[in-house]
Amino acid sequence: MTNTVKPQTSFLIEDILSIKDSATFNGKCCSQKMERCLQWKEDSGNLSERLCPEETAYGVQRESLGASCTSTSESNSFSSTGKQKRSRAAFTHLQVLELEKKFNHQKYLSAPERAHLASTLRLTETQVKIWFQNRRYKTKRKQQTSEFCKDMYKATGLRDDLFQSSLINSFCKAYQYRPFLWDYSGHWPALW
DNA sequence: CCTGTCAACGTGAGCC
DNA sequence: GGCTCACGTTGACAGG
Repeated sequence: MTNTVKPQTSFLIEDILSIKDSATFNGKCCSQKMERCLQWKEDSGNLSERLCPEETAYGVQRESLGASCTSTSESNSFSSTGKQKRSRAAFTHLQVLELEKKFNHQKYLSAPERAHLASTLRLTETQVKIWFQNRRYKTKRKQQTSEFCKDMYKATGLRDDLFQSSLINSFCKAYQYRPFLWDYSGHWPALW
């Protein structure tokens, strides 16, 4: 592939670039820990080498940059039925941080850039590629959701404080990552 | 146990 | 044909 991959949804890029969500790590289980980690690392003044205390409590023994399992092939095992179990690497906070930083700077990586980032973070190129694919899709879903909720806010005509406590707002928050639940042929689900 | 998150995977399409 | 893309799904995992 060439260095300049033309995205099929180029209209999104400018939209996305305006979103500053570098602090959003999209995991309720680790977002607060992440913030504390980042704060701790900033305070400690050495972002690239040290582990914050929370990281060791996060569940997996890790090196400063290594994911819990750095590639699928390394960590695959077999279930009792003889089927190969799919592994799911848990990237370290630091890896995610660096990926997010790069993503905020550019949404698409060229092959050399991807290779460089992968070696820097001790990930495979495939992992970096998949991470960027997933990240773009996630950003798009979030954007679609927020636009949908904005439209609903306008459509309801509720005062802001009423909307904040409304069922619609709860729905928007609850299904932040699952727009297909309501985007089914453009109609509201049965509960509406 | 149920639910949400997310890396990995599958699919179909476009580009060279 | 090989690569990457968007998009949707799967399965492991953690938290409530």
